[in-house]
Amino acid sequence: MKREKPREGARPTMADVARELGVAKITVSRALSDQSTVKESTRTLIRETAERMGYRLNVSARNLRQQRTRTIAVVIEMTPSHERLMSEPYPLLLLGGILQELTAAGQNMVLTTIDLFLQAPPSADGVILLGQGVHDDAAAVIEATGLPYVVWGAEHGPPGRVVVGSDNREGGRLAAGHLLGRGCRRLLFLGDAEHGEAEDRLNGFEAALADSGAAIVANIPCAFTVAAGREAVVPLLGGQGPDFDGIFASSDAIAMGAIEALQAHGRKVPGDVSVVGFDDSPGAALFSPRLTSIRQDWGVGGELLAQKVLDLVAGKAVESRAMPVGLIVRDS
Amino acid sequence: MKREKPREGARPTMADVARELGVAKITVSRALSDQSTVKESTRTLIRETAERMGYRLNVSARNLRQQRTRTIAVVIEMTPSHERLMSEPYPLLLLGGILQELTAAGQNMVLTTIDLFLQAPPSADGVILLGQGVHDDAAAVIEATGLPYVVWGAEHGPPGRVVVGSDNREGGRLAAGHLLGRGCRRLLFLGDAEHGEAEDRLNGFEAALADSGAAIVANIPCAFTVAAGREAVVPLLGGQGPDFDGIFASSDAIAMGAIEALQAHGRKVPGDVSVVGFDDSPGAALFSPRLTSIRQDWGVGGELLAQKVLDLVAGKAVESRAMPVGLIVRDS
DNA sequence: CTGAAAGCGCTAACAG
DNA sequence: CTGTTAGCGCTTTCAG
Repeated sequence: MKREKPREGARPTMADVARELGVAKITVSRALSDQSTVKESTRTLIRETAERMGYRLNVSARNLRQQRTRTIAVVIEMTPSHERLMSEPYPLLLLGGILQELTAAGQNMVLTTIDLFLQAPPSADGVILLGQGVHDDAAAVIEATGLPYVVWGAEHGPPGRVVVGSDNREGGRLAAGHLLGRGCRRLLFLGDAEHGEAEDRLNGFEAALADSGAAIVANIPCAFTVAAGREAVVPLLGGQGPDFDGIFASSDAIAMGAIEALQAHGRKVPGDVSVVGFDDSPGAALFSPRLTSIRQDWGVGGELLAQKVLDLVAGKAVESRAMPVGLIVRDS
Repeated sequence: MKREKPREGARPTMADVARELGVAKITVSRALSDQSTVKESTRTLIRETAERMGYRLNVSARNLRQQRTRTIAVVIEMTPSHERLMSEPYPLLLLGGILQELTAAGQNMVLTTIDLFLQAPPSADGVILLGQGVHDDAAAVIEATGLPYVVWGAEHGPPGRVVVGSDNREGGRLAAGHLLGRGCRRLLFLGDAEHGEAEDRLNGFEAALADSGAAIVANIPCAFTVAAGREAVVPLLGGQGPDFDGIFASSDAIAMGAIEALQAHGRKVPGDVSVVGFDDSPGAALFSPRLTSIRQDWGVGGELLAQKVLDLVAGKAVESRAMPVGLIVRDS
C-alpha cells in the first residue's frame, strides 16, 4: 500500500485517517459513507478513529468529485425590512417549510437575494425563487443560469415554468362570497394588479361578483403595506369619490391600513364597511377589529417548493400547483 | 502549449474556453478574476468568449483549491412557525442585516437549524448562531466543530465567546423608568428568566426599581408567545393574587396576550394597568392600544454579526457588543 | 472484502 | 504578459 507523508496543524484528511490505521484512503471513504462492502468491524474502527482525530469531510472535494452540490439556492425577490415584514410575513414561514423538506432530503440551502444571485452566483443544483415580482424579470435572471428552478407566485409566465402558489382566484371568490353574504353591494378592491398574485385575486373577485347585483366601484392600485392601505382609501373619504360598503384588500397589511383610515374618519368597521384581507398573517387575529382574511398555507407551500425543485434536479417531470385557500371569518 | 481533448454535452470548463482561444487555462483563470497581469485586450476577449460559450465557474473546484468556502452558516436555534413568528419576528430582520453585510463581502450564506447542522454540517468558514436557547447547548454544538462563530443573544456563556445582542439591562431600566413615571408602584414581570436575554431585562428592571418606592409584586415565568402572555395574567385576575398597576413584558407578544386577558376581565389599559413590551415588533403600532415598547435594532445587529464572524474568519481579534435600545412610548 | 490509479476543475508557485 | 506543473481531498473505475 502506498504511504503518504503525514501533515501537521491542518485538519486531518481521509489520507491521515488511513495512514493512522494502515488502510487505504478509499477504505476510509467507504467506511464513513457506511458502505456494506467494508467489513463491519473495520467500519466501526474507522469511524471511531476518524472521530477521535477530529476528521471532518471536505465538502468541496466531494462536491467536485461528484459533480453536484447537495445545495438548493433560495432567492428572495425582495429585501426584508421593518416595513415589509408585517406586510409580507410569508418569507419566514415559507423558509421553514423549505428548510424542513430540504433537510429531510439531506440538502443544504443557501439564501440570497436576486441582486446577490447575479453578482455572485452560489453553487447550487437548483433554485427556488420566492416572489416573481411585478415584471417577470426575477424569473428571467434565474432562467438564464440554466439551473432547474421553481417559483412561488402566480402562473403568468411561459408555459413550461413550474409555479407553486395559493389558489388566488379562489381566494378572490371566497372574499366576494363573504362580502355578498354580509349584504355589501358597493365594493372596493385594494392591491397592485400588475402583481400576478393580486391580479388573480382580483379576477376571482370580479368573476364571483358577476350577476350578483353588487359591483366594484373602485379598484385602487396600492403596494402591499399598511401605509399604502391607508393612503389608498383616504381620497375616498372626503365626500368626493364613490360611496362603498365593502373592501377586499389583497393583503392583511393593506386591510389594516385601510381600516385605520376609515376609523380615523368616523366610519365603523364592520358597521359601515366590511373588510376582508388576504394572508391570514399572524397579526390578523390581534388587530382590532379582528381581521377576516383569506388564509394561505405557507408551510405546506414551502415543502412543496422544495420537493418540486428536488424532483426537477433528479430529472423527473414536475407540474405547477395551486394550493387551496380558506376563508377565516372574524370581526371585520 | 499543451492541448487537451474537447468534451461534449457537459458545461464548459476553463480548459474548454482556453482551447477555443488557444491560450492556457491559467490565463483564462486570471482573466476571469480580472487580474491586471493579463493584457487588457486578452482579458476582454476571454471574458466575451466565456460568456458566449456559457461558461460558469465551478465553485467547488475553486473552494477546494483555495481551502475556503466563502460561505457563512447561519444557524437558527428555533423552528419558524405560525405561532412563533409573531412572538419573535427578529429572524427575518436579522437575516436581512446579515445577508446585506455578507453580500457586500462577497460571501454566501447557508441557512440551517441546529438539528440539521448536527446531522449534515454544511461547508462554511464560520457560523452565526441566532438564539442561544435556554441552556447553552446550541452554542456547545457549534463550539464542537472548531469553526469560528458568533452568537446573537446575551453574554452569559464562557468569557471568550463573541456575543452580539441588545443591551437588555438598559431595556429593563428604560421600562422601569417609564412605568415609574406613570405612577405605577405594584409591578408585574412576564418572561422566562431562564432565557439569558429575559434574565438581563429583568435584572435591569429590578436595578432601576431599587429605592423607588415601587416593587415587583409578581415575576411570572412565561414563554415568548401571545398565548403564554394571556395565560400568565389570568390567574391574577380572579381576585386572588396580588394587585398590580404596571406590567413589563419581555416581548411584545407577551404584552399583547396580557392586555387581551386584562381587557377581557374589564381592566383598562392604560387606565388601570400600564404595559411596556419589548422588541417594538412590527405589530406593536397596530395593536390596540398601540403598544409602548423597547426597540431593538435588528438590522444593525445582523450587520454586526456578519462583520464580526468575518473578522474572526480573517483571524482578527473581535469583541462582544451590546447594542443600544430605545423606549418607544405609545398608548399602553 | 480491500487497494491503486486516475481525475473532477481550479489556482498557487514558479518559470520564461 | 503568458505558460507549465502540481496538487487541493475526495470518489469512480478497475483490479485483485
